[in-house]
Amino acid sequence: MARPRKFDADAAVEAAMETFWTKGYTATSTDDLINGTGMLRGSLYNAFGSKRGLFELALRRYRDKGAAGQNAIQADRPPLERIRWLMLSGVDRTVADRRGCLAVNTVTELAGAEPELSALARQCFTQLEAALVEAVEDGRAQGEIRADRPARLLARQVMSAFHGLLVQAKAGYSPQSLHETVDAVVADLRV
Amino acid sequence: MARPRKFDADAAVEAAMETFWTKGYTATSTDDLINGTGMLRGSLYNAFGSKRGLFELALRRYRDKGAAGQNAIQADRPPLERIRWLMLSGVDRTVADRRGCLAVNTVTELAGAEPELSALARQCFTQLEAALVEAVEDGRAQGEIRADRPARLLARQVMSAFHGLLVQAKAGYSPQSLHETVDAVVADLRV
DNA sequence: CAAGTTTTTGACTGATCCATCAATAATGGA
DNA sequence: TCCATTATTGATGGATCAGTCAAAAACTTG
Repeated sequence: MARPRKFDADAAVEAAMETFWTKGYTATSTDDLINGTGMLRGSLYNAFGSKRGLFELALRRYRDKGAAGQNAIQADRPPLERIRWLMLSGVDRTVADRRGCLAVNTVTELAGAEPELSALARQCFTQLEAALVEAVEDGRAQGEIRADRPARLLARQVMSAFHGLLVQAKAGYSPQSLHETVDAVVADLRV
Repeated sequence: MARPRKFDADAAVEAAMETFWTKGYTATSTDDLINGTGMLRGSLYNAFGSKRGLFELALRRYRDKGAAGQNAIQADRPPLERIRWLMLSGVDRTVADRRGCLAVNTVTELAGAEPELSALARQCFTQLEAALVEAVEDGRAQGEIRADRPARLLARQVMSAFHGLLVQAKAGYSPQSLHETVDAVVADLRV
């Protein structure tokens, strides 16, 4: 039928996601994307149309991988431990690589100029919120988590604290300080 | 002695701060700064040296104004009310203008590429944290705020929740949802 | 008024930006 | 084998980027 692609489109989107995550949307040049994906200029544009289009694919991928990651949180450990682990792992990763959360980065960078991309990033929040609501309801059923507030409200409290902690981690706060705050947030969920 | 400046340097830095706050550092062009300040290209470079230099001044100004704003929080109302008001006003402003906090935006955009600017933004956090510690200690002295945790830890909890809420606000979460979360965070401070 | 100093002015630079394009190559089906 | 279709390749494009410069202007001091 036609000449087959030499590259793996999935791998290219993944590589682009990493590049955007590291440098941010505006600061990522098409050259950066070429280096990151290993593709040539023309191929990249033939396949993805534009820098914006590729970013959109990368952000969708981040969202979908996040869903997978949040499923892993549905392990068999106690719900409070799962919530604690989610925050600790995110914080520790950010201390290590200084990249934070791609969705948070996208909202803070682009909410003003690119409402559609911001809305896509928001879907990541909605997804995380849903996973947290589920964990809170589990913990409540097990008598581990307080029942005096809607689960969704507790989930939003956790999510806002988490995202704020990622910013602190990116800003260079010490792991010790961050871990203490995580534990305090978790403690406030207890019955 | 010499030809006097036609522009007000303070006002120019202020205008640049607004522009950077609205568009972000990378996405702000020198033309944007020229339009924002009303200065001509050469004058702007003669006065401030570079885009980066002007951003640094703008960020310092943001920090120093924040200090002033946080003093206003030291009003005569009850400490819990002051903390609540701080969060509500920040959240409402962000719902209205979609700009969030310049320090948070700077950290998420530039922590990887510009550690010095990120460190400057972190000073804004340190300052806010100090104001919160003071409010928490006040509230504790008045028997309003729990005493089972270090004031600094409670302050960091509030700050992380606050910054996370600013991200949610920028992402388009409803004022109602945001206000509920603010109230829950405040409630968790009570004895 | 003249000398000395700094600012203003806007044209100019080279680099980099995102994107396009024509030519070539590689495949499957007729 | 030849055609239709799609991908690769890398040169090229105009726009915009941050930053510079020389000339003219506006002030103070002597």
